[in-house]
This record gives sequence, structure tokens and C-alpha cells, in this order.
Amino acid sequence: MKGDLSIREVAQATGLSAHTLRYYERIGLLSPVGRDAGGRRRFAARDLDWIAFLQRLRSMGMPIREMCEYAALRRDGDSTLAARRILLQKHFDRVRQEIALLEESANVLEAKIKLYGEMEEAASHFCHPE
Amino acid sequence: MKGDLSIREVAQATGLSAHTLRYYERIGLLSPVGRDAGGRRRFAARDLDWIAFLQRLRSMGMPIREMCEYAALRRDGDSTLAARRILLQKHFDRVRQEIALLEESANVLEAKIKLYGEMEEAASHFCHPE
DNA sequence: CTCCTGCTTTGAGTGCGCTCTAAGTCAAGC
DNA sequence: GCTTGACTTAGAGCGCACTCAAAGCAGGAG
Repeated sequence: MKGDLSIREVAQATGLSAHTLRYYERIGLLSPVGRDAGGRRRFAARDLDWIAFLQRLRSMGMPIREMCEYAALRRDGDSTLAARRILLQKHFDRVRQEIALLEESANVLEAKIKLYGEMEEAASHFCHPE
Repeated sequence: MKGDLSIREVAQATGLSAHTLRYYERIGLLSPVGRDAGGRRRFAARDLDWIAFLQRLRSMGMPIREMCEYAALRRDGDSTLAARRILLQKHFDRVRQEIALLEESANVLEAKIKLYGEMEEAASHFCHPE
């Protein structure tokens, strides 16, 4: 079927390894992927969107466990919309907090780096006055 | 000596566990801590600042390995100022990039959450028209 | 003196998220 | 038919950052 992808193609398209894709299916992040006559996986084109979303969640630090919860809810259909929204919202809040924390720390670090620069300046003047 | 702290006190002050403090010393994040007659650790008050800085670096996702490098440079004195600055700068850049990435993802997620909200709205109108 | 608590050490165990190995299957190319 | 190479599976292994266990000692309370 057109739009059908081998695990290799999906790996290349997503940047995940074939190992990881199998692992994701095993733990339920991906619903069981179709197989060809030889038992090889054939991904649907729209699986790519889902995988991209999974990558987005991972990049935001959502633990695999929670992503599995989300995936399970998704499989249960429209009746889980609210539950899914709540799950995402919870993580969204954590991410916003994490961003704020990182930003504060980054500012402190930046100040420290600047200080180091000044200390190096001073040291070089001390060694080579004028 | 005044300003001398037991491992328990340092744990409480920093939020790290006593286990973790011993671990940090073992791997060289903390230079060897003084002991009392009974072999028990006695932290100096200024160790707290260093530990706080370590926590800052950890919270920014610096790997322990790099923190050890930094700690080793620090022990080698003023001649390593530039090397330390470079190490921090490298991590600072990574953090800024990570923040940008998180922010972008958070925005995408926010949009998705909003969409979920609208879908729930629409569904409830469908079930209870007018 | 005995008991208890809190520390000491070395080294093993844990949870996470992959990552890889081993052994086997299948389809294509020579 | 045989080889090659990409795939399959179940399950083991890895790197990180802790976290805990076991065995033992030091000092204080009773």
C-alpha cells in the first residue's frame, strides 16, 4: 500500500532507531503496527505524526510511563478527551515551571561567567602591568 | 569548631541526602571532607556554597562527569580560571538552547491543549444542544 | 556494661530509557 | 541452492545518578 513504511524508513524519518521503535511498540507507546507477509512491520504514514508528537513529549521531559498512559487513553477514543487534556495540562505546567527555573539558573550562571571573565582580565593586568 | 556541620545538618540544609553527600565526596565533587576523632565528616560552612552551586549546575542538567571536571579544575587553583569559564560557557549555551526548545514545544503543547478544550466544548454541545 | 543512634565503609541494587545480542526467518541476487 | 542482508523475537546489558544494604564502630543514656 502506498504510504506504507518499513521500520528503516520510519527510523530515518523520525531520527529514532529501529530498536527504539520496536521498544515503543512493545511498551504500548505505538499501537500494534501492521505486518507484511514476512512478519515485518509496515507503518502507516499517519504513524509519523503520532511519533513526532511522542518525540515532542519526550523532549519536554515527560516520563515514558505518562506517555504510555496518554497513548492508552488515545486508544480508548473520544470519551477520554478530557482525561488527555488534563494529563497534557499537568505536564505543560511542569514544563513552564522548569523553563522558569532554567532561566533563573541560566542568569545566575551568566553572572558567574562574567565574573570569571573579569577575574581573568584582572589577573592578566597583574601579570603584565600597563 | 564553630561553623562545622555534621552530614545530617548539611543534608537538611541542602536538601541532598546523606547518601548523596557521601557519593559526591567519593566521586570528587566535594574535596575530601574533614573528619572528627570518630571518623565522622565535619563540613565547613563554606562547603554549603559550593554544594549549592553544584545543585545549580545539576538543576541545569549538567552531567555529573562534567561537574567533576569543573570541581577538579577548581581544586587546581587560579590557573584554571579560563578553563572553568569555558566549561561553564559551554553549558550555558546548551541551557539557553534547551530553554528555547522547551519554549517552542510548550507553545505547541499549549495549542494542542486549547484544541482539546474546544473539542470537549463541541462534544458537550452535541450531546446537549441549546 | 548494655543498648541505642548515628555515623563509617565497600559494594551492590534501582529506575529510567534506551541499546544491543543471539538466534532465527524471509526475500532477493548470484 | 546458497549467500547476504534486513528484518523478527525475547531477553540481557548499559550509562546515569543516585540509593540502599551490611557490617562495624564511637559516643551517650540508663
